[in-house]
Order: sequence, then structure tokens, then C-alpha cells
Amino acid sequence: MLSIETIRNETDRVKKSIADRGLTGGIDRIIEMDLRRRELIAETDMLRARRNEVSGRLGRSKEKPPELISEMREVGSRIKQLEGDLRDVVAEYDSLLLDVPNIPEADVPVGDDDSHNIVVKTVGAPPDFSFDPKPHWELGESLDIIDFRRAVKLAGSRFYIFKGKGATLQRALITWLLDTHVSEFGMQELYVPHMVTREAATGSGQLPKFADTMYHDEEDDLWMIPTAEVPITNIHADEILEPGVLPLKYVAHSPSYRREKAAAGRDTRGIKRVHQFEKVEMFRFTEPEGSPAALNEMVADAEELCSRLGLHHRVLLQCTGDLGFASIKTYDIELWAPGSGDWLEVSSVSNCTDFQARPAKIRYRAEEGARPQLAHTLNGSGLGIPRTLIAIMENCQQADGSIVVPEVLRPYTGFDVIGPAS
RNA sequence: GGAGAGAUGGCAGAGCGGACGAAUGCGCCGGUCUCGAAAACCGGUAUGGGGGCAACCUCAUCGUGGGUUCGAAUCCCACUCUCUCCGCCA
Repeated sequence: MLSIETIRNETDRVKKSIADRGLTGGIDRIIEMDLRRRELIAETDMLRARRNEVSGRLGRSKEKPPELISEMREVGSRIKQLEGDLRDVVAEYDSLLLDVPNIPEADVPVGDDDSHNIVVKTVGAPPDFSFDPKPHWELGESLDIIDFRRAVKLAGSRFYIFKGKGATLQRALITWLLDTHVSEFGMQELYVPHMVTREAATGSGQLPKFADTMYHDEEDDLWMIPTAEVPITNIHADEILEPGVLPLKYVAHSPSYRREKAAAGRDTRGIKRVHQFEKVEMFRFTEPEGSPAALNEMVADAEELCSRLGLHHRVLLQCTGDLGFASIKTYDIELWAPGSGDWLEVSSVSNCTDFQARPAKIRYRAEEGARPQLAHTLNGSGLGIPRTLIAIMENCQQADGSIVVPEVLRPYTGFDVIGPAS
């Protein structure tokens, strides 16, 4: 959520940023509602002040003049009426406000879609195969480490079963990632709920806009997380963090649940786009001055992980048309998958500034006794598991169809190769 | 799932229809005293909204949402959460 002050004082900049994203927004209507809102507040506050004053007097004196009491009765019902009006105005105002995206940073390229994202860095080179590399779905089935057919029987399309060394490889990857984040990158590990309340999903900006992308339990009104970002964002909701607490650097492994309705028919083979997948999520709470540097550090950490796995990758700066709703600037990290001939987004690192902190009321004091102000939040994958596994399988495949496990993972897997016999 | 108790400021805890945004204690900040510290004493110490260039004025908030009343932390209703006991359970 943007602040109303920003919308009021920098209306043109806000409008331009919405247009740059290829969206249209009800900014004028918001300003209108804001005006109406303040009028109503001023009027009710005046009446309430009058009522407080008279009631106070009435309480102190023995006399209870009936004409004053009946006047106050009227004032009371007028207040009630105005409160109803205000509620309606605020309801529309709030929902419009929640619909306004964050303002992209000045150096974010303007563009309609991901074809305008800018490659800022490429690391390594595609592997040099003396044979035709296979896509991971073929490798997975021939090595008997992924079972698509039976997963569909259990849960429908876009689900999968990892078997044997495939399942072990995934577990090894998750553990290695967490260990590296914790012991080398200085993050604190979290384990979080996989379902959250409506309020929490609203706090991180998922609801109401993206309701149809989430799985939802009607009975308890709980929402299955599409990313650990949702619960982590809300950890410090409604808190005022004491001086010196920031920055907070968290990492969490969790499953992510996504309907993928918008992508119906796309990437239907393999495990690139699925309804349930594991992810290791990086998350930081910082002071406003610290968020740009934190963004760079998080990108560097994610990249470092790709490098240590020995995977050819590139870093892209998202253009305005591709940029997430809450973000002012996002870098994507993509791994090359030679078997499917595709770049795979394994991390998307975003600076959300105070956009999530505002509705969630995540505040801090810069120093003892200072006025609370909004913290900044940043999130990014470190890394998305299935796509990283795709890259490992396709990059590390051998002529005989086996897969050589990246060296850093071997202490965790306990084997070096996934061969046909597994 | 059943029975009971509870939810008040950073913490502990009083208040149970009017002078209560809230006693008191602790903590924290500032001051006096001291070479310095401790103790003692004095003062200050919530968050958010609206108006104002500002000083400042004003409104709201005692778990949440309604209700009664001229007036609600206090009375009524619903909900949420926490704790204790019983049952069930990975």
C-alpha cells in the first residue's frame, strides 16, 4: 500500500508509474474519497468533542437538564449516522488504495513484458555435450526418480512424485541451501505456518488481488501460502521494533502452493510449473536507508549459490511490465536448462520498501524515544527447488543417461551419481 | 471435543457507569546530590487519525465487532485468542 500523502502530493508521479506498468488506476477516485473521508472525520470529531464536553459536565453536576440530554441524544444519532457514512467511504477508499502498485525505482526499464527485461550479468557457459542432452522429464522417468503418472492419479496434473535418489537429492539441496544461508550468509532460520489467516494474506499484499491464485480452506478461512514470503512478512506485523534490532535477516524452507490458473496450458511437462513445490526463501527487514544495499546482497547470495552448484546462470533486471505489485525493483536469476533449452527463473529478489510494512504496521525506532517509522521489506528465493533440480539434472547428465551430483551436495546425498540402477 | 478462568500501557497489576488514556510498582529517559557510581529525591515516559506554518487544538484506542446509555475499561450480546483440568491424538 502506498501512503495517501504520496498519492496526494505526487499524484502525477504515481499515475505515470501505474501507466509504466501497463495498468490503469483509480487515483482520481482515491483523492476524491480521501477528501470526503477527511470531511466526515472533521465533522464527527467536532460532534464527539461537543458530546464529551457536555457529558463531562453532566456527570459533574447534580442537575440533568432534559433539553441537554435530548440534544445529546440527537448528537449521538447524528454521530452514528456519520460513522456509517465514514465506514462506507473508508471501505471503498481502502480497497482502491490496496489496488495501487508500488512505484518502480527510476532506473527500472519501462517495458510491457518480460521480453524487455535487461540481462545485467551472465556467469559461466552452457555445458559442451558430445550427445543430445535430454530434458529432465525424460531423465527423471528413465532413471526412475520422478513419477508423473502416479502423481496425477493422486492429485491431478502439475503434481509429481520424487522417488529414491531423486527425493534424496531434493532433500540434500534444501539442507545445503539452508546450511549455507545460516552459517555463511548470516541468516536466521525460520519454520513457518503453511496456511495463514485472511489478515496475514492481506498484509503481504496477496489478498484481495490474487485470491484466485491461492488455495483456500473455506471452513477456517485459511489460505495456503504461495511462498514463505507471506507468513514471514507478517511475523513483525503490528510491532514496533526497538533500536538496533534491524536489519533482520531470515531464511525459511517451506512448500509453496499455487493454482497456476493464469498459466493454464503453459509449461505442462515436467516440474517447471507445478501446484506444490519446495522453496528456500530469503527475507529481510531493514531501515529505509539499508534496503538498496540489502537487495544487492541478496542477489549476490542467490548468485553465489548457483555458482557453487556449478550452474550457468544470468541475472536480469525486471522491466516495469513484469515487476511485481509490491516491488520497486526486482532482479531475476535464471539457470540454463540445456535439455529443455530454456532459461529457468530460480530466484526473484525484490525490494518492497515500505509497501508491505504500511498495511502490516511493521515499524521500528531509529533510536531510543524516536517516533516509530515503517521498516522496509525485501524478499527473494534462495532458491526455488524444482527448477534448480531441473538445471542440475539437465546440466550434469552424462552420455549414459546418468546424473553426476554437484560436489557441494555430495556430503548431503551420500552418493556421487544417480545411475540407471538407482 | 467437554468444563472452568482470563485478555488493561514496555512489563507486573488496580479500576467494574461520570473528574479514567487509565492508580501503583518495575523498567526506561532527563535532572538534583556525588570525584564518579549506587541509593534517595524531582520530572518525564503509548499508538494512530483530523485540523494548523507552528505553538497547539481535537478525536479514537483498556482482545475484536456490535448493543444499551446524555456518558462505557466498567453493563449486555457475538466472536477471537490465552491458560488450567478432562478426553482424543502424530
